[in-house]
Amino acid sequence: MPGDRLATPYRTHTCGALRSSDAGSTARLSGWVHRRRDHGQLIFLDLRDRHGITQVVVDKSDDPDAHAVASRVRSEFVVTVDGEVARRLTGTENRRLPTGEIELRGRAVRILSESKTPPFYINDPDAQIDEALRLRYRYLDIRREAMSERLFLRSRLVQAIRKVHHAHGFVEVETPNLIKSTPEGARDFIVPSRLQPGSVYALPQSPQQLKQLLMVAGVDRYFQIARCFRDEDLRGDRQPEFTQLDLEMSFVDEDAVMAFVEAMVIEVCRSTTPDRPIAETPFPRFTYAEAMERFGTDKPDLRFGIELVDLAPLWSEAPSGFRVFDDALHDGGRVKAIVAPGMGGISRREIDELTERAKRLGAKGLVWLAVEETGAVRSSVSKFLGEDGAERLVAHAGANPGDLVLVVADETAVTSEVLGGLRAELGGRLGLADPEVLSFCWIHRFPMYKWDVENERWDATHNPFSGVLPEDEELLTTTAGDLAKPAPDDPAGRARALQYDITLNGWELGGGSIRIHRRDLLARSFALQGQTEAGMNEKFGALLEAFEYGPPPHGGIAIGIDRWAALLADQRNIREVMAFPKTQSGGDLMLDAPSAPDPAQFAELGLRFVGAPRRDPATPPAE
RNA sequence: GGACCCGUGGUGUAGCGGCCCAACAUGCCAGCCUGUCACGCUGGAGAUCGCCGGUUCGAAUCCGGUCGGGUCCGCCA
Repeated sequence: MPGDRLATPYRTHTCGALRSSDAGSTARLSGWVHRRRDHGQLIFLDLRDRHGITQVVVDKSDDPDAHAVASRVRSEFVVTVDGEVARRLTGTENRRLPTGEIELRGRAVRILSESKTPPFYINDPDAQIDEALRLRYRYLDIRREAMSERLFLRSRLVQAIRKVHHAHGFVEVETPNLIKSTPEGARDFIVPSRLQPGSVYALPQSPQQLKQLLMVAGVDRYFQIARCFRDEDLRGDRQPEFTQLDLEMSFVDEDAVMAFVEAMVIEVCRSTTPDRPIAETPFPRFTYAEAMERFGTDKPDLRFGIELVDLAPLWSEAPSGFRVFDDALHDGGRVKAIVAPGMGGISRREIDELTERAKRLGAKGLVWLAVEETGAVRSSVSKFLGEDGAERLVAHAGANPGDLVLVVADETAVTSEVLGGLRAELGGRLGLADPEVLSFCWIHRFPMYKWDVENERWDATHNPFSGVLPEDEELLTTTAGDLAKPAPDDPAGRARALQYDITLNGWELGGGSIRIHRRDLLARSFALQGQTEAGMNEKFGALLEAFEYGPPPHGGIAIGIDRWAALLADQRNIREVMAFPKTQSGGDLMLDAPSAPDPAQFAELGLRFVGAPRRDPATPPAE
């Protein structure tokens, strides 16, 4: 591009550009002083910018003035150095630097800006720094190579996403951030309107309705890198504002969306992190029911085996003799097991830890059977099952000598969730998952609804506009025959949605669905969820009205960019791939947000706090 | 809303009732040093142990509260 000049009055090259082939030429570099090594008559400066590090050497006998300036320079000063690119003396090359064969012999050093001593080390890649400190001085944190590399990776990710979508006929459309509150489950952030006092905008939890309106508008294929806002409690993988790859396609069925997304995801991963192998293509697909049955979760990490084994067949003829098992089966629950390879030598303390973990996941207890190297079974329940019973159980579970079998007996859902949680825990603890591999899978055919015990009604498990499997359409009804009288055993509870989630290494990466575009089905689905006609119009008026003007069949997906980037960067925390994330209490430690409002702003909006006033603004950030 | 963990010179840690007006490493400052690249050597400065209160003859250390950070549960179509 003609206007893109790297060479400016400040530099002829970046700090990562010079090589031995440049030896003999002159160059001007600008950057931060990464490190200074003062040898008296001779001073070395490692000059750093985001492209790399180049060693500058300033020799007093070459230029006393330059040497005097170099003596004054400190870490993180910004300097410009003019000099001659010289091949380093034989034996003093630095193989760890791409620029390590040369150095810049400094003839003129100018200080562009000085720096206080930074609050933590910029130049130590292994430094363990308190995260609160990193967040308060994020601009320094991002100077660190590990952090900036993650941001560059994220930039490449987003660039690859855009490239693939544009190549496949998608139109990138921006949707507004000041919209109407749309009840999608999470709490809204609201923004008071000055022009219409007493009214508020809501920040979008996702562009869901807007992208469906774009389908009605005939855009056909839409995508957006969209900022989304949800006012819920934070987690390592959840921030109040986050970024989604949001896309929607017209005239598609489930397979068409999944096929495109899968191809797109593979291409984007290969281009962003070419060295990371993708486990299995096409991505394995599981129905929700199968995933819960085999892995105890709807986001299984498939980088390792360990599946849930149903133990019920062992006792089809006669009861097990252990009350906990027999009662669970008698009450319609399940008794299932997982095998932890090589954990047969587990200690009492570790068993207690696992039991504690199981209880936190909802189990009443945890049964364990350790298989000794000799094949003998050591267990807490041998006395109930008998030696023979215990050995049959262990054999049925597929355990080998040296393994540990963990058994949970409870209601179906609890059994799955507990063993699913333990499976994930063991995978991490035993290091079963290859950290390099990217292992995707699809989960689809989720239940349309889950029973809302509190409100005695059916609740959409995902998007309220998600479609239903054609063969399950007739299930969208109640036993009473009246949609206004839902009950927990209604046929609707068995209806499966045209809903699909994509999972990467045990994280839910994204989810989407084929939408309901038929008014009659939509009305039935909403009625089951306890929505009146008037209520529907209040909440979804624009979309419902649009659906009266020829909506095309359509569907799409939303994929979490923060999570995707975190997984590609091998991070367990999305804050590590966000430039300026918030703390668990929703604060920005650098900007000191949120903060007390300006009274004048409040007056203009006709607002005042009626609860306890916020404390005075916190102590100012950096001195 | 709940459970748990953490808070000690700039940074990371040690100390966990008196031996501590607090130790170590690194950083910082000064001096010396012409081939280093985590340069080296010598010397120096730097902390009322997050904050408030209590127990005790005595608290960095024990207790309560509070603030800040984190992990998890609830919550998050």
